[in-house]
Amino acid sequence: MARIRISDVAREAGVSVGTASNALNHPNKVKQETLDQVNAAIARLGYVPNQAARQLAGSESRVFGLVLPRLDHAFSLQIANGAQAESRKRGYDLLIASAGNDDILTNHYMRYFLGAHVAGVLVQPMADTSWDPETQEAPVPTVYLDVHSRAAVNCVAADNEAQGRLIMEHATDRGARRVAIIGKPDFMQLTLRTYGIREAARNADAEVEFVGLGSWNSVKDGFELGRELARRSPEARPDFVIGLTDVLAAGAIAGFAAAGLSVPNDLLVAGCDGNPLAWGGTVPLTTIKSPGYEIGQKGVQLLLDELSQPEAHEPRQELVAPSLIERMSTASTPAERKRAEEPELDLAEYL
Amino acid sequence: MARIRISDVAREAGVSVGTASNALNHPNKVKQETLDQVNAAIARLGYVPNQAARQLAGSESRVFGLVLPRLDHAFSLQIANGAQAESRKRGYDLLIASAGNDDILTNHYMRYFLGAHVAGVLVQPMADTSWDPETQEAPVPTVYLDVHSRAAVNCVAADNEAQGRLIMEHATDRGARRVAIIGKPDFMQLTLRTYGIREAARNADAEVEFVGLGSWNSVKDGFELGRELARRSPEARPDFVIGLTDVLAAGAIAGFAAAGLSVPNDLLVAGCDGNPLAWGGTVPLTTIKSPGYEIGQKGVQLLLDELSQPEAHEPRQELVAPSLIERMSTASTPAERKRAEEPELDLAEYL
DNA sequence: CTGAAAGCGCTAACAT
DNA sequence: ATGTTAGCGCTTTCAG
Repeated sequence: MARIRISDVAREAGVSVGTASNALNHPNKVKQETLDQVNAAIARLGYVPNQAARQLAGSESRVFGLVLPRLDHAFSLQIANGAQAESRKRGYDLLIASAGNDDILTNHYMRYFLGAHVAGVLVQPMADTSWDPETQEAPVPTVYLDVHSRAAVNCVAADNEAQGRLIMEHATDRGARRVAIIGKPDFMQLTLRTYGIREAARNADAEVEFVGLGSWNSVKDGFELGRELARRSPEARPDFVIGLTDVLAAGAIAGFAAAGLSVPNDLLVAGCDGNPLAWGGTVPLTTIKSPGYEIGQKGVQLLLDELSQPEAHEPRQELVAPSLIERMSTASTPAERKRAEEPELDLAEYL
Repeated sequence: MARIRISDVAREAGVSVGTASNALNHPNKVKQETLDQVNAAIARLGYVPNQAARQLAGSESRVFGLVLPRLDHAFSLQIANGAQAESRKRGYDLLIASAGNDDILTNHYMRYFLGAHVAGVLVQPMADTSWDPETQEAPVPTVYLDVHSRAAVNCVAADNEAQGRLIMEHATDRGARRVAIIGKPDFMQLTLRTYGIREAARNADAEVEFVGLGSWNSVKDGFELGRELARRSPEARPDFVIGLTDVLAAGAIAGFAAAGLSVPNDLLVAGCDGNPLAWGGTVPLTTIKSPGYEIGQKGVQLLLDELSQPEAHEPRQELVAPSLIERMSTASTPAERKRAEEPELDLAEYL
């Protein structure tokens, strides 16, 4: 447990601390021979630099911090993977904190990162909160992810309106006559999706109906909503159901099944947020691939931009476009069903 | 971007730095009135303590570091969630690093954490590497996760042998006569699973066969193996297939489907590592729930134990027991199939 | 190319 | 209960 300091390394290598430090941080400023000696000493002693001291002494840090609301939603994982890949590519490390779906913890970790002098911070604030970006100017570059804010902060978000639009257009393509949207748009992302759906609906001649504005958006809620819709007479029943989240859609499919209705034979169902973790049911779900990976990447890029041109530009608000994933739950003809049965070999792509 | 220091806070509050520091770290040692003044000053100035300085000055850190090989395997996420929950419960923060499936990066992040003076480090080393725990004594408590090591280090792992045993027993329960194990046991965890399978097979009167020791364990490999098995005559074909990973099993189901064989009607298939991300196929997969969450929890507990009784005890090797999850892919009778169709409302539990 | 010395911001003794 | 001060380990001037 005894700590080895750079002075130990210096002594072992027969040089001064200054030189040892240079060997570590500016190898080109040190004679090759000296460098070798220092490295040998480091290896022999098992020296690990004290990051706190190093940073306190003023070297700028090469670490980004990422605060995620939870680790059990695929979207957040995609963000993490994108941010990690991009950070590494640019020579930065990434440290991730999971806030356990807690507003206070989100803030806590953000402040921790700020205090830890990371080079920049990425935050995906919680979805169901009215997030108030700190009015205080943050001491390091900060980018908010998956946030639609008019405030003067950097943010990168999925184009939720496009998600809604795409899925509604898909419904139209599939010949939907009566579309039901299930879920409660109780936060910005979901509201935007409904806007997109409404917009696309104007260009279609299908009836659109919003149902089940329950209090939560859980699998169970989807299940209940599905069962409820299944009780209607065939004429009153929708022929296409869109879940505002994949979780709801997956629940609805189970609810229909419990009531004796089969997807996609009796009606079609789609989600719209590309959450592979919702695919636990028997029917692979058509959904919108939300561009989490790209959001993570772009977030890091914004950080890097700010780093390279401090104070040089205005806060930026970026939107990233989603794309449709057609799967079995909306296969409306035998041919489509056949195609949908082909194995999907790139599951991991969606994560 | 201007940095506010504790001395600024002290001046603003009309006290000395020492008092300001106490207000922050030992509030009980400060008069309530002074405390309020200091807090007001902090809020007014937007002060964020410099973690590096704080730590360098000797306060022990309340942060654990967790190094994961990747973020796209459910097992790792379970570990992260378990570790996060347990850490918070004990008043610690958790920082997570993802090593992008790279040995060197794993090491890099470990060293970073050690250098950053976290209170303890948890590592899940990469699966397909012969991990050599540092011979150097780590400067902080360290626990290896999902590792079966005889070395003198702390580790917590899933009981992979039990995973194999359970799934083989399940095969027997389902009346399997010819069992095929697919996948290449090219690292410890998988080897242990085959041991468990073999052991359980001795008490059964089923034939057991290992096939397709391909070079990878991808969905695609599973698919190919499934198609290959499907080509056999009905008598030579296994009636129960166990994938050494869920990913392989999911691939195999798709392969059977492509060859015209339906699971569970024509044969049964199971995985054995409880990876919900592999459940993207049309048939919910019977598998073993691997106790990732508990492993994360227990890892943190070991860390805390070491922290509370430094040097007091021997390294510990803990095994955590798994459990069976029966789903549609091994439902062998109509009644079972009916039951398996009931919706699973607690997907999140597996993550 | 190398060595000596001045802090970085904070905490914890210690002194008051 | 509050103020004063000596470092924590490192990087980085600045001389040699």
